[in-house]
Amino acid sequence: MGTPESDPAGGTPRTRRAKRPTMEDVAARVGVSRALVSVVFRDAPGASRETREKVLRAADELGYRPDSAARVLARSRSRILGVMLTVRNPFHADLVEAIYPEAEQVGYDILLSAHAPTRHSHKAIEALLGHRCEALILIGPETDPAFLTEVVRQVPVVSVGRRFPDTGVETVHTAEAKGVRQAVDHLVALGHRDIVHIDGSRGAGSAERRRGYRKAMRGHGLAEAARVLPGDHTEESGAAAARRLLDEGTMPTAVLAGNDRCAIGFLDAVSRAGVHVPGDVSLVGYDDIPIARLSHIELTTVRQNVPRMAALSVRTALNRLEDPGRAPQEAVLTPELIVRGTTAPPRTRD
Amino acid sequence: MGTPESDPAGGTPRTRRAKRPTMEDVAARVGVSRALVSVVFRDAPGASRETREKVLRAADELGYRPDSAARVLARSRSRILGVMLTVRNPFHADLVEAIYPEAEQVGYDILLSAHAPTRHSHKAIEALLGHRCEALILIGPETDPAFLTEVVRQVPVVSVGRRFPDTGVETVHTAEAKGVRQAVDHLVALGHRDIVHIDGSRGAGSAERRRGYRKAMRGHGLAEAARVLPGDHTEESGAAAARRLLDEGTMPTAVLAGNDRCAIGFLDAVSRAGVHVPGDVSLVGYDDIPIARLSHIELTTVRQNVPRMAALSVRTALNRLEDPGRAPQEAVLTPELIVRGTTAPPRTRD
DNA sequence: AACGGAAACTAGAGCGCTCTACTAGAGCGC
DNA sequence: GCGCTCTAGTAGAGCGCTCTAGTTTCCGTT
Repeated sequence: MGTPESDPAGGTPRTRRAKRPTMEDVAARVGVSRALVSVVFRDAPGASRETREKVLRAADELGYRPDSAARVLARSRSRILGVMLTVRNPFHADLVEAIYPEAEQVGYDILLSAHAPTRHSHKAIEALLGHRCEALILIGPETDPAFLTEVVRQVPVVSVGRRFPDTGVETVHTAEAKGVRQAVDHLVALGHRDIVHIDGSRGAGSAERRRGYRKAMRGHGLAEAARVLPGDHTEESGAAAARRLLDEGTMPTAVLAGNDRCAIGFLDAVSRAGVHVPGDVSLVGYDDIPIARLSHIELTTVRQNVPRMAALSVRTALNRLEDPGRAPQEAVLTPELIVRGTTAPPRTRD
Repeated sequence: MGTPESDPAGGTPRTRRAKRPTMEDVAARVGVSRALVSVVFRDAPGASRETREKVLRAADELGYRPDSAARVLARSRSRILGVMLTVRNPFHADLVEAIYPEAEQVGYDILLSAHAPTRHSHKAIEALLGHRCEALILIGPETDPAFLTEVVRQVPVVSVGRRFPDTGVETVHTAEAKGVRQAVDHLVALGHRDIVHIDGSRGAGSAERRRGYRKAMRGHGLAEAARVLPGDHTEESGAAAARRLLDEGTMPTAVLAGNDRCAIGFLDAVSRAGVHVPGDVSLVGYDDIPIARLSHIELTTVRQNVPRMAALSVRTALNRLEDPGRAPQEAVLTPELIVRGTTAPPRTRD
């Protein structure tokens, strides 16, 4: 017959992968019940120190690893948080990185699902739902509100950076208007009056940034000077805006970009045209993505509080889970202007 | 008592989320067995057209969605491919986007796991293993080979962009040396002789790129002229290299960056210093990330065949799954030089 | 009318866990 | 010696699905 013990390690050496060991195998090896092994792996009370060690050792020898699928199925709660992101977006990447430790701290696993040109956000969300996520955190979702309304019926949904009024979706976002106001105040304090805003069109937060810009300009008696250029949240649109201003000869003394990527596109395009930042034109971005900090960019920008956004997203989801009856929350974070090297007083024209 | 039917929709309206419906519920509603509903959802033969429609309709009305955990548990094969990526890396994002449709085509689901400063790659891999992935695709993994050797015992592993000799890990990567040679040939053909390479240090593929560069220079009788500057695969290192060349007054006529991000950092730093690309110095990147194509960058670069890499990663994993006995494969793809706007003949010095 | 066979459908045993309810035995006060 | 509590451990019923091995139905044949 052969000893059962010799099986997992040896098996048919490399031709057939050994069947993965289960709790049963670990239990048999130690000579205890399966339930006790479960206790040990869940770190639940009810096993002696000695037993714990024996079980853990046996598991290690066998190469045992708990099966998430079985675990999720057996548990009433999955302890999984689903996170949807646009995989290309560096700001999203920042958030995801911050969400991982946050979730771990409260004992939740994270399941990632990518939204991409090749993968509709509906599909990304369905996948998360199929995996029994207890709650969803959607980063800057460009999703149909009607669809979200459906999803909210099944599971708490937190949207980061974009509001979905009257859908039951919880929101964590930055006080965009406040950030823009700080930027405009800073530019005006430096002496700028001709400040152009490159719009973010349908990008997360851009409607509020646009409104905030207009309001801030008005606040400084600069309503007449306010100018909004079409654009979006990509480098390309910043470059396009730069070219347009260059071609039309209507370059202002300062530009407030829709986000950092847009700002960087702008910066690049004007630099190559021999226009200096901040000598000829000052520039402010939005988000403070890692690249903005780089020595050769040194972008003055409005920082969103990423660690706090991550923490709040997780918290909000959990709160809703604990109290499903409560009204959807909207957490608004205060942004912070980070002054770096792309802003300076305007060149005096004489 | 109450009719069971009124439960799912109504329940306790908003205070308590309705328990999610199961196959049993759908079966009961249609008046068939659970097994038949399973058949319909698996798209397996054995159900009449009429029944399929009824089942699908009932499922829709109930808001039924198959439970992945239960499905995975019940199935002998999970039909899940685990993908590890560095969430910040745009090249990784490209690959992931290409992998999704590829996996879908062969009936596999994708599970993403992020490697990040806050999350060790071991942890990312463990998570995938716990979810019973049939095979792993690791994108540019910076993982300990000894650890991977262990993992390979349990499941096929495909590494994209980085080789792990003698570990049993399958590899899909680009013929780096070939790409670099094309770049050098191009520059030499333009008349360049003073071509500097900014190194990628431990980044995926950089050792081969460095060797390829030296060899290509030698091939043109330029062994003496070969110069390798320290760097890595970030914008910052490109900018640092630029500053160094600027400061030392040793700016060559052409630069071959370790990758596109590095090239962009270089481009930005020299542009701001008033040095023109390609007028004063030509520049070639590597990867052809989306940003390289932008109108204001127009980076000449070596394109890695992303769609093909994605397809091959999936294929290689499946092949190994079908024939676990075969030796680990190494798929080498041919890169392609994309000539854009950052290369030109050197300025004639007179 | 009886038969054969394909198509449509069902029963029920798992998959690998968790969790509730239970038992055994040790320690302890009176 | 009795009941009591506490800790360590076990039994076994699910969780929601898949899949094998049937069973039933409904044809067209002869």
